[in-house]
Amino acid sequence: MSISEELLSNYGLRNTAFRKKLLKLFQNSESTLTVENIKDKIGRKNDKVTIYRALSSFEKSGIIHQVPDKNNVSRYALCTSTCNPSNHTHHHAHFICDHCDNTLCLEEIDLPKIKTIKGFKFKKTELIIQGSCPKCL
Amino acid sequence: MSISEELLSNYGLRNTAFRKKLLKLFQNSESTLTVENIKDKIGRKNDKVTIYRALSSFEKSGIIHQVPDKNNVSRYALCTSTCNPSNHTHHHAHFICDHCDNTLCLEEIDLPKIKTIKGFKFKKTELIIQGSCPKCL
DNA sequence: CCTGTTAACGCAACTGAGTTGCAAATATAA
DNA sequence: TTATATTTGCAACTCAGTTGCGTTAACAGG
Repeated sequence: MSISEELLSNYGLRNTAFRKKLLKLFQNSESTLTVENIKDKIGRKNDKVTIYRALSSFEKSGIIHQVPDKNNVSRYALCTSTCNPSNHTHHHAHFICDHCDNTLCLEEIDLPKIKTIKGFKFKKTELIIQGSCPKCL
Repeated sequence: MSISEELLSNYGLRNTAFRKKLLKLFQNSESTLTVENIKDKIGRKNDKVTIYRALSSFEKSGIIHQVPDKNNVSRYALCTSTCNPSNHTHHHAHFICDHCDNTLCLEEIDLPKIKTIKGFKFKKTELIIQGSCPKCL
């Protein structure tokens, strides 16, 4: 049983050819993936609905996380820490390149500790940094 | 000349009835506004294209800024500091309520200073906090 | 190894945010 | 008052993402 197969069955997901391929794609990607990226790399044989549903079930399980993006398009990346359906928080920042839209997780940069404001309850923090990536600099 | 009229002409924008109304709406709003919010409050007489174009020209001028949102819908809020077309940065965090989607600027929370990572150039930072707002707590 | 159950897939049709092109209206400067 | 450039409104479009539904296939229990 491969790592991706094990990961899938650990989360109660079925080992279909498509989902194994999708998971491997994430494992081999350095930056985040959009649905378009996935279509390009996996081939156009699979319907977009299948991709969307696989992504949302991966996300619910805690295998991948949604990464913020400036263009109203969703991006996804593998969770590095051990996430699960009930605990799905990430303690790293995300970087978006202004030029090539390349978007990646910056594990090196921790999220700041925020003091709660009276009347609010803070649950999750997201730190997004925009600028130029090494390729575009 | 009212404050909103002055603001518009300062930025080289025309004092049309619609734009004055839109600007006043922002000035009287505590939280951020989506295009839907604007339609609701201004009435459905104006075309959505007009709203989108006004928003984007306000944003370019530095009158309002785009506020991140989780649902792939744009939100806008008045700039508090003196922004202009060439300098449009904000040093506050943004808060999104998980329950009612209410989204607001948290002037009390400054953005953290981030050390640049080798190979990157950082230009802009966005800090988004999710949780429960006073109304939903 | 079979078989029933349930997850996953694929297609078509839809929704909703935002955009583009163009002609008509109107604010402003000369 | 008029010329010009901005703004408006309409129609038609694009593109991401969703929903419904019938079919296929994974896998657990016998």
